[in-house]
Amino acid sequence: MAIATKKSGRKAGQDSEERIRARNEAAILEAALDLFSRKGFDGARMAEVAEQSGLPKANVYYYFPAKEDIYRALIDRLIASWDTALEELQPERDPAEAIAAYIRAKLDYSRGFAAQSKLFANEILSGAKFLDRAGRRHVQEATRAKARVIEGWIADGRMVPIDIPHFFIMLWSTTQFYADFDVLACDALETAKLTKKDYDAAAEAICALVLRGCGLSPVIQST
Amino acid sequence: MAIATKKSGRKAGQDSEERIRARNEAAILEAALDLFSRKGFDGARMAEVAEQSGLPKANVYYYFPAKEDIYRALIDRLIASWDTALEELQPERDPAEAIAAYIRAKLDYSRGFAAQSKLFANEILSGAKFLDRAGRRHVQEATRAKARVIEGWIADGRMVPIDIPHFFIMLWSTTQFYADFDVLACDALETAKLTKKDYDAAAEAICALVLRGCGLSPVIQST
DNA sequence: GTCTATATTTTGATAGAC
DNA sequence: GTCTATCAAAATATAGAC
Repeated sequence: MAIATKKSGRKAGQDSEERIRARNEAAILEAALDLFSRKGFDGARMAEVAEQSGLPKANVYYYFPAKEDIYRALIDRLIASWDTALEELQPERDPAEAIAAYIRAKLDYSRGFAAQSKLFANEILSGAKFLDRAGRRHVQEATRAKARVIEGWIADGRMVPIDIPHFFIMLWSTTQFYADFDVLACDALETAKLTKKDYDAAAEAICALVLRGCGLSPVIQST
Repeated sequence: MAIATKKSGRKAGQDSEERIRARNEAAILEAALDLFSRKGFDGARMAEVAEQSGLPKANVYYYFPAKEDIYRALIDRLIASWDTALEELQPERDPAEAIAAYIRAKLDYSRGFAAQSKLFANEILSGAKFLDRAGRRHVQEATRAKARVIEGWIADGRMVPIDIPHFFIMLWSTTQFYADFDVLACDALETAKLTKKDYDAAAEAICALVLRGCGLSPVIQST
């Protein structure tokens, strides 16, 4: 049976089969992201994914042949957004301003995409068995490129010499902490739930310490 | 049947029932720590725990009535060691020296007790459902007490004013990162496995940045 | 593409002999 | 205290009608 050229026979306004597919896949991925990020791969149940995406379980399997396929699809998406914040580190920018912008961008990601962040943390913590070589190399290359930017700033005497890989680790760990270990952050900040104010305070505190630590004076917050 | 006073009738050298119990429980907890830390609560299988501890599965259930009991026993142990490093922060010490010692103690813990660290990370990431109020309050109180030490240093003009809760978060996240997200750390440092040298470099880099960030000059490494 | 009913496998937990 | 055989409850995945 010819299934390839079916779409063109549809009227506008009516849901084409591709639109249905897109919508259902999106609903499944959204539900799965929430569940996997909160309960991990093994803890999340396919029945829950189905319920939360508003589809019968069999339909979920119609779109994704196995639980693992949903998880993989989510992991693949993560890689794309992981290094977005790195774009802030442009060689022609003022180092203090660029690093501060990077820290704020990472914290914005933590706050706005906490589920993605947790999913990523879970995957890494479990040994990164699904994050393939390609994805990890991508992260590695992106980081290496930006390490050269910082090297340049140091060579130009615009900031104190630092250990760049460990510097990146400090920034990653600190900014991700608020999303991944929000429970601990809440305890430390003596609050029930992290608010925008808490994230702003975090940005200020991290920028202050890091910039001073790099021999750069703190800049005024831009937003 | 009187089971209470059975132990005293044994000869020395022979395994008493209590020694057997102690040995088996230890074997189970050791295996469980390894498995739970790598695979999480749901990912670890009781059959694996049994195999890895060298006991038949039924014996594991003889000592621990349920999977959850093993997990709880491990979590309870964690709390005890969590705040050990905080002891380095004594008010009469030199702030730079004390903070550097704290960072090194935390990194030593990361390196020497990576499984415990990962188990803790996994538990927090999953919403801290087993870590009870008592445990969390314990951590909170210990941290609060040490926050006052730092407050004192700031009041005495011995270090620049900083946001103390966020400062603790920075130290926790950075030092734990090497144990919890070792896969990422390896990628960043372009190595296959973290060595003592890597941890020493981490200590140096973190101390340099943090101490300078606090307005304290770096101290010479003590070990 | 949708959905009910069901198959299959896994796995936490137990019975009961030694 | 030890251990084999087994249960019962999930949970992943599929069959097959619509």
